[in-house]
Amino acid sequence: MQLEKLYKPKLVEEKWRKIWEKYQIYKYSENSNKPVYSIDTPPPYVSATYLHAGHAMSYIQAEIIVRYKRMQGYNIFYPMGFDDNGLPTERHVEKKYKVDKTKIKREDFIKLCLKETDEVKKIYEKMLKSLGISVDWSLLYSTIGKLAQKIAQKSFIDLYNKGLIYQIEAPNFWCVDCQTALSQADLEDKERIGKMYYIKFSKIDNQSLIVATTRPELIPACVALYVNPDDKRYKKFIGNRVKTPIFNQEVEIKTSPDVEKEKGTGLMMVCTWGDAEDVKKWRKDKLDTKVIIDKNGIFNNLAGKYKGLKINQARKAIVKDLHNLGLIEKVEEVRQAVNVHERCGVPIEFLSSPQWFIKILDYKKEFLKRGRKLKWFPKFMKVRYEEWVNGLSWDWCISRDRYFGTPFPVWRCSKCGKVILADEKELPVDPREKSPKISQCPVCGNKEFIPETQVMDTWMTSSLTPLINAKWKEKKSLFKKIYPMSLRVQAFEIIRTWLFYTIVKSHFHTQSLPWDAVMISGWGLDKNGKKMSKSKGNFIAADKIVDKYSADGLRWWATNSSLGQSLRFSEEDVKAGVKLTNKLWNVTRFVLINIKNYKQSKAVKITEYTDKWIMAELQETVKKITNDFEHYDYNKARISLEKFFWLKYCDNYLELCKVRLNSDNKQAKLSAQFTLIKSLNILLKLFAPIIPYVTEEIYHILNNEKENHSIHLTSWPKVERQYLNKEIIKEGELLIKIMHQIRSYRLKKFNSHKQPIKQLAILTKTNHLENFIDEIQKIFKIDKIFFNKKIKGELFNLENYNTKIILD
RNA sequence: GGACGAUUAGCUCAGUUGGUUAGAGCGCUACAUUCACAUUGUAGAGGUCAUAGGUUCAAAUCCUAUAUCGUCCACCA
Repeated sequence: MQLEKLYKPKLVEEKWRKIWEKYQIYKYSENSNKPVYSIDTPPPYVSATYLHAGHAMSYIQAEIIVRYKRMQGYNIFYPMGFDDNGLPTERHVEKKYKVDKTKIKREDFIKLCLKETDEVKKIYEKMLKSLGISVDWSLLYSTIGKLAQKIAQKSFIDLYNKGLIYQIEAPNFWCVDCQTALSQADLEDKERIGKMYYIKFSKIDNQSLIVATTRPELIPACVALYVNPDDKRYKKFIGNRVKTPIFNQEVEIKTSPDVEKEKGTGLMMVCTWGDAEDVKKWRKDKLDTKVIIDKNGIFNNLAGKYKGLKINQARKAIVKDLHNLGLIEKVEEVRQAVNVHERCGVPIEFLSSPQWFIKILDYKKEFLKRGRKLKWFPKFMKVRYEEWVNGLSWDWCISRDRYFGTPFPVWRCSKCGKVILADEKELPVDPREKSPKISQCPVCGNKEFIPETQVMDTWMTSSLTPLINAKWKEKKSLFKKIYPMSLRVQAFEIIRTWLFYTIVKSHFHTQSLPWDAVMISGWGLDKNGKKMSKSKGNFIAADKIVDKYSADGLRWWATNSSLGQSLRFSEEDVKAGVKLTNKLWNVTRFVLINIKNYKQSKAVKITEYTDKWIMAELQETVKKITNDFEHYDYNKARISLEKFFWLKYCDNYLELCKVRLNSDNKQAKLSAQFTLIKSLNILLKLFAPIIPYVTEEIYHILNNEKENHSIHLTSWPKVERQYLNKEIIKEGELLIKIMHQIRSYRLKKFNSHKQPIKQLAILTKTNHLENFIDEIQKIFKIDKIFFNKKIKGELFNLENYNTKIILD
């Protein structure tokens, strides 16, 4: 077969994408006896709509391991999902179609969400496929899909029955922009320059006290002032009553050791509820409740003349009035970190509303224990998990006041408030559209029920991906085979959410870990080391890179750093990957040209020393790379492979080989041909997990394989002990060193690559070097070679090898 | 303020339990095109391993500080 000089990745990759799909080579086989290896992959948010090189890096790093496992003989269960559920999707649709969820019919809004997610899914699937991600697309799930909803509702019912879920009306994190309650994990810090206002409060006896606050708009919600009990300045005022400015409401001066004397004036204003600290004091000291902000972030009746204003407007208005009254002593600029909602960036408020919670605070110890049992790759990522668990201070709020999510399978009796759960058989259920199966309340006999209208937090569903994949309580045979899953793959920023919540769920539902091991990737960054983002314009679209270069090239780049480390995008490194594929291509051309009349037969054996050498090196490489992949270390594997391929195989072995391929010595030639075919086949397999397209193409050409036989379904090379030989490897190293020295000498002395060498003397104790001499002599056109005999010429000391050579 | 990671050649990154002269790719310089490959080959230049101390016969590697970058958490009056 004739190959063109240039490898054409575009055509080849497109071709194999189609063939792989046609024969479904990545399909999980239900009836196989092979051990199962199952992977829990991140379901992308459809709101993202694009895959950038950073995402691609994360997917690829894990996928390489999956390909390796497949070749190791595992029955791979590799599903893909989409997180098309909940708040992120709603916000995305609201923005894209400029709709207001309060002004559009609920059904119409949901339809819009579904339409959008369907479109985005197609884009995603295409992008992931083009990267060569070997997912079994028949295992696709979606978090808004029926199965996921059903399992999420089952999860709720199971937890409720176990007493792990409660509903309570209490102050919670609230986003006034998204108009929903949030959980601790939804928050993010944002630094900003704020203003600290020093405001005069007056005591009953008209003496004034200065209170420092960054939120003067909360004065109408002020319910107490606090000082540190040891603060000498204020000791005498403890228990006194003070009037708030403008509103003239009386509040008491109370004490708390949490108040820092140095902050502000040492006098702290406590409101309903400015921050978590306020909530804490409100609970502990049973303070009054003066809620002035409603769900939209608009001031209500209690705010008096500021009623109807938004938070920012109210702040301006109050500050202006305070100024006019001469009640502001001074204003300072301060850097402050504000808790904002990570999806919209709007500062969170505390608002009281009935919300559902899962008890997690009582189980921190158990979660830590589970964390310690999990195999972490890389290890240091475990610390991030433990930090998060230790720092938890709120139970998990799982209800959201939104539309597009899994409904709670819950009604309440309109009279006595008894909670009525849906029957497991009728799941998934939307209580707004159906009545409960029972016709009257088991407690009071009332016949009217109120459906729960909130929906679940999106993590409530995505925390169940292992159970959704395993069809928990739906398909026992499957569950038994794939659960707990073998591997979770994700990036580090969602340890506190996805990883943590998944452990929570599995702990409660199945009393086990959800997976055996977790692989955590770093971030792919732009060339300046910044996180890629579309809005900042440093967004490198993965499909564009695949289009410009190749998927194999991009995959090669993704192996450039070790697991868990961040990696800057470098177009040059993608090019290096393309270069590698081309080199592999040309090696194949070389092999094909030189095996033209070769016929495979059992009689052919490796008899020549150079062939034995490269086989020994190759076997060592197989050993090393197998070990690296077993430790999820694609980066080390790639480095070993690259070194062997370029430095030993191409630069030296193939050159040495040429001499015999052109010679009349039949056996010497046969040995080389046999070695070439064998070694190239092994090499292809070693490269296959990293660069699946080019290896597939070459494997087929080289072996004349049928279309439906994929290299990715062949077995991983085993170490063949008969070829292992440490001594010969050592001699090979020396050989390379000698050849290098000759080339260097020749170029320096004659400024030419072609100048023949008159004489070479090798002074060494190494025994078998003369086995290589024939080839060296021909390559360098050396007249005479001497062993352990001094000649006239230039001497070079090869120190590490206890060898000297003399060149003339 | 606490935690984790990073800091190695012009750039992107490796560097196993401390062990000769610290590596690769890209880029750069010189030479080479009848050769499987110019998406090439050969040779070469290029590093005080962030800084300062310490442990050791021996430190990029271990310890203690410091600096810078990234991330997470805490603080939020």
